[in-house]
Amino acid sequence: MSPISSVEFEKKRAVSRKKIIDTALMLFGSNGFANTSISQIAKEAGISKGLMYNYFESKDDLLEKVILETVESMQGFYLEFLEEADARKMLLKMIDFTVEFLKTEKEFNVLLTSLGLQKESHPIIKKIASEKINQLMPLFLTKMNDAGIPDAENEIYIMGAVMDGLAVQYLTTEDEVHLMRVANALKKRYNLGNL
Amino acid sequence: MSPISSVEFEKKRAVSRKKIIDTALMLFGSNGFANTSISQIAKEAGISKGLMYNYFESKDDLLEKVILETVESMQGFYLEFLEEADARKMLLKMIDFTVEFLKTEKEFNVLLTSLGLQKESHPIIKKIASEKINQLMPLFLTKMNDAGIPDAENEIYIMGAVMDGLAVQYLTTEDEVHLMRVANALKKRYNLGNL
Amino acid sequence: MSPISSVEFEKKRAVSRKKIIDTALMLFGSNGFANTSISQIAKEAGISKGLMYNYFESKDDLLEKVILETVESMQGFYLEFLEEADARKMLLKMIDFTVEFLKTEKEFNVLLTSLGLQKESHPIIKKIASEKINQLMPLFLTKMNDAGIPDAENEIYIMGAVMDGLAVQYLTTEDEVHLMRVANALKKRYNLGNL
Amino acid sequence: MSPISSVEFEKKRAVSRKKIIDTALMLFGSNGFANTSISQIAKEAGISKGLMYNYFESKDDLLEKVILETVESMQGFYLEFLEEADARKMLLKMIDFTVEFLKTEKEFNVLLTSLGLQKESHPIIKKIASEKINQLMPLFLTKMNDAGIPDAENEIYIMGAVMDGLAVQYLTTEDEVHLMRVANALKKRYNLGNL
DNA sequence: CATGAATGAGCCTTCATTCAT
DNA sequence: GATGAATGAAGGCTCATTCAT
Repeated sequence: MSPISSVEFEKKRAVSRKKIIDTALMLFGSNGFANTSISQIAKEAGISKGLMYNYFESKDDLLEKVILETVESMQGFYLEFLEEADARKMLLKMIDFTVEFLKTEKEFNVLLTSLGLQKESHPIIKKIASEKINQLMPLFLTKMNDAGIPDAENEIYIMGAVMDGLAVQYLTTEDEVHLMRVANALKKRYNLGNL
Repeated sequence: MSPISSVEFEKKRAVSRKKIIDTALMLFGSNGFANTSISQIAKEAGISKGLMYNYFESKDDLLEKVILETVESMQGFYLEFLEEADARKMLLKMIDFTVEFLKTEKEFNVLLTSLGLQKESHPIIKKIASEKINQLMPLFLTKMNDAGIPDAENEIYIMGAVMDGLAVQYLTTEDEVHLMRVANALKKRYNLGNL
Repeated sequence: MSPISSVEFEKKRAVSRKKIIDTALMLFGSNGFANTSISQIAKEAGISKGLMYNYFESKDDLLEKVILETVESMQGFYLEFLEEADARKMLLKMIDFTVEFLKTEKEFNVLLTSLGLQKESHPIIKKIASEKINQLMPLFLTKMNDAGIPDAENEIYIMGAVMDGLAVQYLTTEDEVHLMRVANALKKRYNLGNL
Repeated sequence: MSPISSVEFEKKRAVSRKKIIDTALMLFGSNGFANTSISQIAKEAGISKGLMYNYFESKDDLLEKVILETVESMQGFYLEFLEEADARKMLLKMIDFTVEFLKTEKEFNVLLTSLGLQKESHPIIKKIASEKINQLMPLFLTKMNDAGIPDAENEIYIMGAVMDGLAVQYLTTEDEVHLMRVANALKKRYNLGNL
């Protein structure tokens, strides 16, 4: 009969919240945002529809939080390959990471790409996209220049396109064999095989 | 007085039909299929809601026809670069074509990509995607092998990814400067500048 | 090139009109008034939708004309058994006629019965129903009294119910065997077998 | 404060559900299924349109449930006259019951009869109709044979038709006087007056 | 904190009816 | 007369959101 401590309350809240976020990510990614209903998420997450609105202001708010928090939860992981000093090793890590990321976080990637394609996409999406360009690109460039890779800027543009192409191809076809084939082609091309 | 000739009816039909298809393509591409209502299409096309159903069986049918007929209308244009005998010239044409295609048919490309990302995408989308892989790839390979380009298969995989990456980047950011930059990087890379 | 004579016009009109009425009766009877569209009738009748409104003011008007003209076209036929002098022979004729009428004019009977059941049924329906009671019943009564049939009034009420029951049972089940069985039971009951 | 108990929810549900079923029966019976809109039912029942779909999957489902549950609610009542050992008493009860049933459950009877007349009537209707024939008829026959009523089979066919005729006449005309007249004629005919 | 009944706007679709030709 | 394109009201249904309990 003793009242549950506020700590325990917080824990329960966190668990429910995460459950909702995870379920929403899965469903948004699989079926699309518009084709996923709040009822469906609630049922799948094992909570009531009303409770959803205790955690999130609206369906749009839920989407925002889903993206924001999923991005955040991958933060450390996401850029770890940047810490690699050797440029070629970094490329290798980036390729391997991207492949892994696509395979394990398919729904998230589908969701992000889909939203990015919409004219009036959420500001968050634009922010995430611009970060990739504005933060990552310069870092790459410096590192590749330092490594004496010729025409580094051009290569980076191409590399960026390749990685995005890799993603959209895999997300569209779910063809893992093709994914690996392209990844290996890249490694060969940049002589990353023996690292 | 005299009854309308069937030719005249046909003409009227063609006009209205085209207006609907064009409007639908634009809106589907801009806002997504699910976020575009029939009312919206009708209003934008300047016709009544009901007329839609005089030409298309359902919203799904409209989507199908939009894609099918847009693809068809680009048919000749679409693969013209394949007729280029010289492999490097072909690459150049392909790049230029892709850039042009992305810029002039933005909505169509957004629509196609979005639909491709959906788990249960329309059969047409799958068909279009598979055609690209199964028909184009072998043709490229032969031509590039003939041209004595080393590691042709690898290059093709990479090229394919680059083109898709180019597309998704442009469709997402609408950044034409970036588009040209990547295109130029590609041309430089494959020494296509002087052709 | 000579203009069609007005007589021929009238003939054509009459043919088209009858075609519409017949088709409408069939469809109204089979699928119900509400479930039959003007388009369906026009297509089935082989004319254009617009032409329909050249012959009938509205769908309701068409219904009215369908009933009115179908009733009319059966008029002579309909009451011919009343002219039979002998009461028992008249009963026999009435039974046989009813059976025949149900089998050959199924749609009409279904339509009429259905409409009769609706609270706000067309005045015509009410008129037809009341005619049956107010005109036929007395005639029967006189004849049966004259024939010395005991308790004639009671018998008439029962007979009326039996005939309507026969109808609704057949129209509901389409079971011809049952129809004949009841008809024969009636004939046996009133000793009409040897006439 | 405290969450609503499931018992209370159940109670609320039952109230709303019944309100819908009752209203639907009334309107379907009065105006016909096709002429009754969900909006109309909702307005009449004092609920919102959407709530309907919280209880019934579709308009068709509602119809099915209306019929099924109305039949069920009359179950005991419905066949009680069969338990009467004496054949003539049974007939008397059946007549009285039918009259009562027609008067108190007019809408239900209208609805059932109307649906039965439709070519593609709901399976439930067919089931109900066939039950009447396949279950009731044999029971009657046995009882009347036991009672030594001559020509029992014929009489039953006639009786069945009479009862159905009684129904359709009353449902069509709403003429209670006529209903009683036919009922009394029947009682006289089978000498049921002194029971 | 939690539930799900209830709402109502908005969606896709049908169809009687009109009208330019 | 004849056609069928065009209209718009209305119908069935879904779903984000609110709220009594």
